[in-house]
Amino acid sequence: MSADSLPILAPMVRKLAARSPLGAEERQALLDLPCQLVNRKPGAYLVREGERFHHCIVLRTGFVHLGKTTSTGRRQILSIYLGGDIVDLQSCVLDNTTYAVQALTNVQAACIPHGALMAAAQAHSGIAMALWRETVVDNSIAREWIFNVGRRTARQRIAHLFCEIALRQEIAGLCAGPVYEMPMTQEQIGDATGLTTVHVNRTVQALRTASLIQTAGRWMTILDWQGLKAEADFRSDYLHPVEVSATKRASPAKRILA
Amino acid sequence: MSADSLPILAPMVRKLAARSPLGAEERQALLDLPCQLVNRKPGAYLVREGERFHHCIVLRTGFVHLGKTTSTGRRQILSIYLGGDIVDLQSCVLDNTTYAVQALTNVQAACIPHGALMAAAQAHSGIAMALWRETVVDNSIAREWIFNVGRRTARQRIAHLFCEIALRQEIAGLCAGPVYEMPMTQEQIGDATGLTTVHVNRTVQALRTASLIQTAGRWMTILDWQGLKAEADFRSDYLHPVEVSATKRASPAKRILA
DNA sequence: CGGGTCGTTGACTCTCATCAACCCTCGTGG
DNA sequence: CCACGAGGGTTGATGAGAGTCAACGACCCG
Repeated sequence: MSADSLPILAPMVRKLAARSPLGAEERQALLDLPCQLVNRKPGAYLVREGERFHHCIVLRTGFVHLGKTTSTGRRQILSIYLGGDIVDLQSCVLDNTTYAVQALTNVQAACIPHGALMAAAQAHSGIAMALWRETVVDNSIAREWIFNVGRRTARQRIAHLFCEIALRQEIAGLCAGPVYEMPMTQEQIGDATGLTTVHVNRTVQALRTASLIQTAGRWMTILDWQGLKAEADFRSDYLHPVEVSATKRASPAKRILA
Repeated sequence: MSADSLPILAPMVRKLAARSPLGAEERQALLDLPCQLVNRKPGAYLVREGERFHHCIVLRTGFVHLGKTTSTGRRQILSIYLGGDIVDLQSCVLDNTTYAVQALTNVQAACIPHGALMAAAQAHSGIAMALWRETVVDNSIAREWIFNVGRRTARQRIAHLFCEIALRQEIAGLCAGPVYEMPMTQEQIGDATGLTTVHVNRTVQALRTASLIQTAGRWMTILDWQGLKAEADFRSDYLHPVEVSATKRASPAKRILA
């Protein structure tokens, strides 16, 4: 299989390079980072809240989320990551973890020791800048989530989440057609949007009857992208989108969402 | 006045150095950064949404917030900053601004050209790490805010905001006694917590009658820190708190909140 | 003295939470 | 092959928390 012949960290390097200029030497340094593959099943923890974990997690396949729980047991999902993303970048520079990382789907991830990554960042300023830049994009997404749960209706929040997940998959070159993987249960959608399962259910039904989306198991079709975007007040600029697949595909990427 | 004899950027350097190891040379490089002082009145913009701004903003005195507005005009405050904080660090590494920076109070700030700051970061890996680390702390705070608006009641949200503002002032060494500056109007508190002015008003009253806080104009006294913390489910670890004033004060800092 | 900003209050509405079932599908084991 | 249980989705009834609208009061400043 061609995927196996590629270096493990190639997708990560491609993603970083899409946003940041990296010299050949810097790319190689990243590809040469030591790492260890791990597999997780849905629901399994990669990092627990408060745990000290001395590795960065680079996702190869699947989806994970980052979440936190109140003392009374209410859960909030703070962000989600998909293939190629660096999940736990913050742990490199701060030692105490204030949230948990959990698999949403079956997941394969590479764990890079902090020391190795930090050494690479110290040796190559281009790498340091690239990692910093990823952190800033993460930040931008987190802020949009504040906005989402703070000032939008249930319908808008859910529509917005769907837009984000679809567009991020498309940008990362992870989906072929107009069908997107929706890796979350309705309960998890509620945890991400600050709503209850019941209300998520009714709202998703409303989006379906409005012919905006169509769902089949974990797969979702966006029937009316412009309509969904309009409902959600979705503006993609906060994702600071850059086509990752451009370096991979011979032909220009066929984007469906715009 | 002794404040004027200090280099303009000294508070920023002290704040960075509290969390990150910085050599003497690196500190000096930061202090030597070119900058330009600006003053703003409450409500004035420092950066507008979508504007390209080629300077980082380092706050000297006063409070600012970072905010965003829906197409229908609903505002959400995404984070607030106080004296010594670097406000617009993200703009160094990403060119398009997705939110506005506005003064909450009278503000004095120093603007550092991106180029100069980036050059310092490239030349000194310690500076690059320190800036990255600040971005990560920012990120951690943003995630706590998602949690706050997503999963807490009005009373908890507001109590949590009060805890954060008080503790951040105390950590930065900005307040002398048990009285804290509360730089936001009730409308702005609503914008930060995803609530309406009216509801904020009633909730603040409830906190007052519960003898948790006391307010007088822009000044707030926390009467029962443990009680307020408990109400808010406030855990300070997300701020990654480090005493800034320790390097400044001869005697150990007198912390009131813990 | 007027005008603006900010805080306060009351009455009413509506979104969303809560509680409690029930259904369907799928994987597992007897 | 069927029984069983678990997870996820669906439904209905009810209620609470927060929004909306509208007005008024307190205070500051020119």
